[in-house]
Amino acid sequence: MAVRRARTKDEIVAAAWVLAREQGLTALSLRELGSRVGMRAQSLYSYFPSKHAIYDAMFRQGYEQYLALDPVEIDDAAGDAGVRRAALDGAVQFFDFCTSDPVRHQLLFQRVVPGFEPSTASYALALEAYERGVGKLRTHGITDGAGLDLFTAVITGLVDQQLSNDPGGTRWRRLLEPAVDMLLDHITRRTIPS
Amino acid sequence: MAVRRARTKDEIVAAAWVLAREQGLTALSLRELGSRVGMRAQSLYSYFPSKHAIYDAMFRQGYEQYLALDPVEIDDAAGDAGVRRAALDGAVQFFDFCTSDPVRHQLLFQRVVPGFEPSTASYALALEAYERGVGKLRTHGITDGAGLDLFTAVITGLVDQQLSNDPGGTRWRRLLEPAVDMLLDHITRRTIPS
DNA sequence: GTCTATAGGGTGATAGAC
DNA sequence: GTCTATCACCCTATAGAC
Repeated sequence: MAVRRARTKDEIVAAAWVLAREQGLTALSLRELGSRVGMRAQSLYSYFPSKHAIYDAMFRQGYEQYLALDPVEIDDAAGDAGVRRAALDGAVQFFDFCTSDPVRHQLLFQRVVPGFEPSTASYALALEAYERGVGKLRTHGITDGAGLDLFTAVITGLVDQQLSNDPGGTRWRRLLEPAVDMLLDHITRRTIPS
Repeated sequence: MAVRRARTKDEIVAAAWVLAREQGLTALSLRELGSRVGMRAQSLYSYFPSKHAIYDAMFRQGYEQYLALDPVEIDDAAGDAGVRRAALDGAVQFFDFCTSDPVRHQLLFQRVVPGFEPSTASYALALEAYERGVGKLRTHGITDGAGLDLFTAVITGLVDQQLSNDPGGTRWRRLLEPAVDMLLDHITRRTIPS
């Protein structure tokens, strides 16, 4: 039955996440992974054609998890303040998604596994996630490409600093609100020239 | 002779960088590394007590390379514009340092090698590099801790986006100047409240 | 679909001869 | 300081029995 097969694949991917979090993403091994799901390593090949295919399933699942989060609401009646609020909510959601699982962050956003590149199908999900992140800004008057690039860079920068220098803390998370304010001030050019 | 020994160690570390750039940082192997310097893998243990010690030497060397760059000059007579200019110069220098060697960036700034943590001696260099990066800002009136954290986050964010999404290009490098302006505007509170 | 067996490697690390 | 030999594993992947 195809359902049973899909369930086993899910179980394998779930065990792969656990293992990757325990030993490191690049230290994942098929022997250990097989034993976690009660199989020999070789039997995993009935479910995935290669180790990279398992990484790809993890990559896909990571983006699916992000896309499954509740979309932030935007209060159109509140005008600029509504956009500002929505931008902050979206940034917080993304920040927490990233920092709550450093290994997932490594797989999804850093090129860490030698030789691994996501399949085009999985990469399409990554693009969809990006659209979700900045699309709302774009439909609310923030159309400047450089501004959007700056926005994504600032939020991911806060994530990276938090993970690298204060894992589990809030030193950079606290800066999300001033950062979003700063970005929107800048993008909408409400700054006094010197 | 101790000099000869140090030279051999340098040669090993140099070969390790080449190998890591070719195969990926986590794919580094002692056998291959040994053969690159005309040795068996086992002989490397005369120079380094473990593989992690080699990573540590690379880590140290990476920060030494950064610290060996010419310090940016600051034109005190130019006042705010001088600080602004120096901040941008420093940011560009750091950005180019990071993006010119993605593997070095991985080792120095991301936790990618399972089980590797820099020695306290090497980590002290990392702190020194941080001081170099933000110390000038601090001595020129930008003392706000959150402001400095935001500064580092934005610059590293631009680096990460450049490396992840446009390696070899300039899509995020171009944003350094507006980003530094935005940051200094924000930190020195020259923004119109909404 | 899972197994055993195996190919054809590879890994970091240690002991001891020279 | 480098070597050979070796330990004690590990690895991904394939073939073929059941």
